[in-house]
Amino acid sequence: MQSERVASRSADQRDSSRESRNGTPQLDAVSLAIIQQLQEDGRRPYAAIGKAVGLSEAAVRQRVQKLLDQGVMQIVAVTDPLTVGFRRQAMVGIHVEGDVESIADVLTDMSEVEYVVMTAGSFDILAEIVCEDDDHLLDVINKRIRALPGVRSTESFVYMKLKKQTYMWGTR
Amino acid sequence: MQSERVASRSADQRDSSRESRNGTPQLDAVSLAIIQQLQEDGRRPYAAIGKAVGLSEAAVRQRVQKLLDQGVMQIVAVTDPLTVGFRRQAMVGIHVEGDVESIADVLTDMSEVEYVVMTAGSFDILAEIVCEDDDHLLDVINKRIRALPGVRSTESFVYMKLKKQTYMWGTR
DNA sequence: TCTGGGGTTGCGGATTTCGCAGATGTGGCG
DNA sequence: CGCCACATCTGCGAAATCCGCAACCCCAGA
Repeated sequence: MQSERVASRSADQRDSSRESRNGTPQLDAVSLAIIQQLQEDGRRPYAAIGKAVGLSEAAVRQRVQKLLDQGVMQIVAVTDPLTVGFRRQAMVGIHVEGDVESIADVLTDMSEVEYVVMTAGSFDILAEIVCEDDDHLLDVINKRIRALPGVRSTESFVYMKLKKQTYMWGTR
Repeated sequence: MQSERVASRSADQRDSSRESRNGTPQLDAVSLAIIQQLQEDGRRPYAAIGKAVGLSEAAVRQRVQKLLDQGVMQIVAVTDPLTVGFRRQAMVGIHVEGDVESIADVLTDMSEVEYVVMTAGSFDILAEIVCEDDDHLLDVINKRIRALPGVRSTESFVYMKLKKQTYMWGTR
C-alpha cells in the first residue's frame, strides 16, 4: 500500500497552506489529484479517492472539506439550462468607461448573471445571462445592464445551441 | 409523512419520459426539485433530498441515477482554473463560412476547449479555451482553430479575472 | 533537545448507499 | 370493463461509507 503513494511526501508537496499573491491557496499535487477524481464523479467515495491518490480515507475527507471551505472547488450538479426550463441564454460583451471592477461587481450581484469575467480583448467584461424567455432577457440587458452608469455599450450573443460544457481540467 | 408530498402525483407530473422536439427529456417538478438540491450540495444524501422533495430515499436514488444516465445533469467538482494551474483562459469568437455545426463539432473534440456554443450574434460560435500558458493558448488559437477550413476569422478575449461562476439555476 | 502545529492514520459507531422484492398506478387493448 | 405491461415508488436488510476522535509523525522554530 505504501508503494502506491504518488511520491515521497516532501519539499514542494507539503505546502498546501502557502498563498499566492491573489490570495488563493496554492495546491499541492495530492489535492490536485483529489480534485481530478471529483471532476470525474463528484460523489466518488472518499475511500476510492484515497486509494487513487495514496491517502487514507480520513485524510481525503479532511482535504476535500478544506478545499470546499476555502472555496477552491465546489461539488455541484450542473445541467444544460435549456433542459431545465431556461429558454434564453446570452453572452454579453460590455464596453466600460471608468472602473471596470465596480461594474463587474454589480453584475455579479444579479441573479440572472451566471458568469462574469474581465477580459483583455475588445470587451472589458463578458457576462453570461440565463433567462426564462425573451422578455426577461431583453429586460435584463436593456433595463438593467445598459442602464448602469459606466457602461458605454454592449453587444449580445444569444445562444442557439450549447455544444459542449465540461469540467475536466487536468484530467486530460 | 404522506402529507409532506409536493402534490398529488398525477397529470402533468408523471411524464418524465416524454421528450421535447430536441430529444432532451422533459423534467417534472420533482426532478427539478432534486436537481435544485444537488445544485446546492452535490453530495447531499439521498434521504435528505427525499425529505425535501417528498420522496423515499430509494426513489430519489433512482431518479438521480436516471438523470445522470440521460445526461440531463452531472455531479462534479468545479474550480477556478486559475487556482488549479491553468494560467491562461480565453473566450474566442469565431466567424464561420459554410456549415457552422461541423466546425463546432471539431472544437468540441479539442481537450483545451471547455465550452462551445453556437450563437445568433455577430459571432457564429463562442468557444472558451483553457490553457497552461501563453504559448499553449497561442498554439491552440492560431494553429488549431484558425487553421480549420471554414473558419473565416476569430477574435480573442483573454481572461484577466474570473468574477463569478455559479450553477444555481432555478434556485433563485 | 524540547515544543508546537499541521497533516495523517486507524479506529468504532452512526449514517448512507445499494440491491431487491413487493405494492401502486397508469395506459393500452381485446 | 377486465387485464396485462410498464414505469415508478416503497420498505427493508446487508454492505459500504461517512464522521468524529485520539494518537502519531514530522518538520520548524525556540
